[in-house]
Amino acid sequence: METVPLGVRKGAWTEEEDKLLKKCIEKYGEGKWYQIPLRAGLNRCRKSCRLRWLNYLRPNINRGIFTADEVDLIIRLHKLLGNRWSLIAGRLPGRTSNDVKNYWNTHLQKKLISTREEPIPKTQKTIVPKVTRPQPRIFMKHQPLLEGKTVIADSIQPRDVNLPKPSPTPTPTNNEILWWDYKILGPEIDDMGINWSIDGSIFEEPILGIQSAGDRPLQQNQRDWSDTVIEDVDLWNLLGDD
DNA sequence: AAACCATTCAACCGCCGAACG
DNA sequence: ACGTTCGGCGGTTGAATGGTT
Repeated sequence: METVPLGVRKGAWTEEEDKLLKKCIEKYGEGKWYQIPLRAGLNRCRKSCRLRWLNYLRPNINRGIFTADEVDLIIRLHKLLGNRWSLIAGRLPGRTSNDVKNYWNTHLQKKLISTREEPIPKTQKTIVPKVTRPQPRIFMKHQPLLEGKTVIADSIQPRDVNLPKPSPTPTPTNNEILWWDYKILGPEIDDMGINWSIDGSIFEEPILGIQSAGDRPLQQNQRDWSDTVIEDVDLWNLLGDD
């Protein structure tokens, strides 16, 4: 069983703790969270360290107010994905899942309930999704993201997505996210400040299925998202209702 | 000025799946 | 097959802050 060391600090982080954590992660990198408290000399549990880093200390976090475009995107993605905050946040550059969740709970939930019978106000620039349903297709083997993965085409079964039950679905990498963003939202995601040339490789065509065959562990920041693919594919039906 | 109420959001909690021995 | 550890997730809490009376 997982145990939390006795006497670990809880509550708000001090500036000193932030410095130690930041320094440690800059030195050793993200990951190996169980080693971070020791390495950083922090009397905190690994989860607390991870959360502090991801939600507050990580560079490029956007702590500004949510723009109309972001709000619009959150609403649409929530309709699509349910309370899968990490997936939604993954499509909002600089936003954390905690931020998105908090924003939803404090701002949007009430708003949507109160306007349940009314359409979303059109005062904001509304992004109309151009829905392109994925066609059966396999990945090109040479894609860096697929190295070491076995591509299978016939093992994908439709799943019920009517219940957006939270599940620890692997989240896609930047390129994977961008690919789906492109397919879901079309070119307007450029308005969100997304840089399409992070490393220059964008998938050209949809996927039917990928399986992480366990040939090789996924690299840091490289996740198996075959589950996401399956669910997203099913979600096209929901999108079609718009 | 003080008391009360509402809102926000950082942080904790408990659970899950993957990996590993 | 089973138990343990780890990373990750969504739900929830509670302190801090702001607004109202």
